[in-house]
Amino acid sequence: MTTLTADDWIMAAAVRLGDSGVDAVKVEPLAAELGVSKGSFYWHFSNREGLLTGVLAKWEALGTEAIINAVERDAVGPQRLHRLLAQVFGNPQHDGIELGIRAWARRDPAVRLVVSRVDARRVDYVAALLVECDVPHREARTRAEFMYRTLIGEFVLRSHGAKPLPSKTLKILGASLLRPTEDKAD
Amino acid sequence: MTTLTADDWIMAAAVRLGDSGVDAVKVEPLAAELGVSKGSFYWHFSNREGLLTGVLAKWEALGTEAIINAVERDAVGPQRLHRLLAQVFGNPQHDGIELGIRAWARRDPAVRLVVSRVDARRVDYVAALLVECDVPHREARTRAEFMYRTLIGEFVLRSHGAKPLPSKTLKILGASLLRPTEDKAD
DNA sequence: CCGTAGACATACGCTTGCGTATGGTCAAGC
DNA sequence: GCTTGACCATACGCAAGCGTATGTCTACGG
Repeated sequence: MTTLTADDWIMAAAVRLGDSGVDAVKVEPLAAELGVSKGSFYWHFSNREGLLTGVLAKWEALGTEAIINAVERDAVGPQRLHRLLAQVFGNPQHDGIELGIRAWARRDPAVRLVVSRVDARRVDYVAALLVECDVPHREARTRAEFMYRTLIGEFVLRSHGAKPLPSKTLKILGASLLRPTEDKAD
Repeated sequence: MTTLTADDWIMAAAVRLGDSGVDAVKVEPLAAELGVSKGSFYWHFSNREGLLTGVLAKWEALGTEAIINAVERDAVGPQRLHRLLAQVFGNPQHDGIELGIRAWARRDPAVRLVVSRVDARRVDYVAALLVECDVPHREARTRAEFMYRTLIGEFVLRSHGAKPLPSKTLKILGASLLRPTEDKAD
């Protein structure tokens, strides 16, 4: 601990990214925060872009699979969906990084590519969960896309200080996602 | 057109805010884009913050009421909800400013206050539309909050290049929002 | 002991951007 | 035709940040 690692820089950068956006991830302020000089930074990274790339890579690697694995481990069948909903809607822990990266993606095609990959992975997983519960493929996809948008919207509003969707509403959401298919009468 | 107005600066700034975030709203680049020098800027505004305040004020004033008025004018009864959904989900025109301001709000309490006001106004309106269609008050609120999150999520994903929710899905969403209340059996 | 590499500090040049000060232009209006 | 005020240009000082160059310290391995 007496000496920093690249990962220390990445995590500190992730916090700033989440709190104030990519442009706020600056080498010298970060160094000051970590109690070192920027000479240290340029030993661990070739430049600022290298740091940002590291943040993005770490987010992609750890942000999604961890939750999926936890859900797969802790529940089975329809309970997996409710577990997932409780998990992702439940703790506002990582909203910042999530939103910071998405704001970043809007102006950097390379980032957008990664974000799209992550989104696809997540929606695919939710759809697979629904299919497991006998929701037809196309319908499962539609509902997953739908649920994912609600989740992202919840991230955003929560980050503005809006009060989170109550767990009662989450249960209704889960039930609605799993409901048997019916005809779509007007 | 031979001479600029404060509004010209505000609109140019709004575009930059939408495309690249608040930190990208810089006086000198803006002046270059508008083909003038920054001497011009500091005549119209006292400083950079004044410009940003103008952008925010304009967004609050024009972003919401315009759509509500259009809906009130062009439709009645349950059709108003569908009209609103088609309107807000339909054109990705102003996603940029919307998201730019929300990213900004996450680090500026004053901005957050305005955004919260706007959010409340919008959700209130949707809830009122639902109540008009005989949805009970509490339920209407829940559904409105829910729908609004879906909308914000759609903004975000659409800004990443995801393909928009198809209009068929929007119709289902509308119907689902207006559906008669039932018991919430597990 | 001594060299070597890892982890940092210091000091520099450079650019970008803010704000200010001051000067110029041009069209009313008396 | 001379002032006045709207609108803009030019020219400064200043600070923040990036990247680089180079120096320093410390812990080993031999």
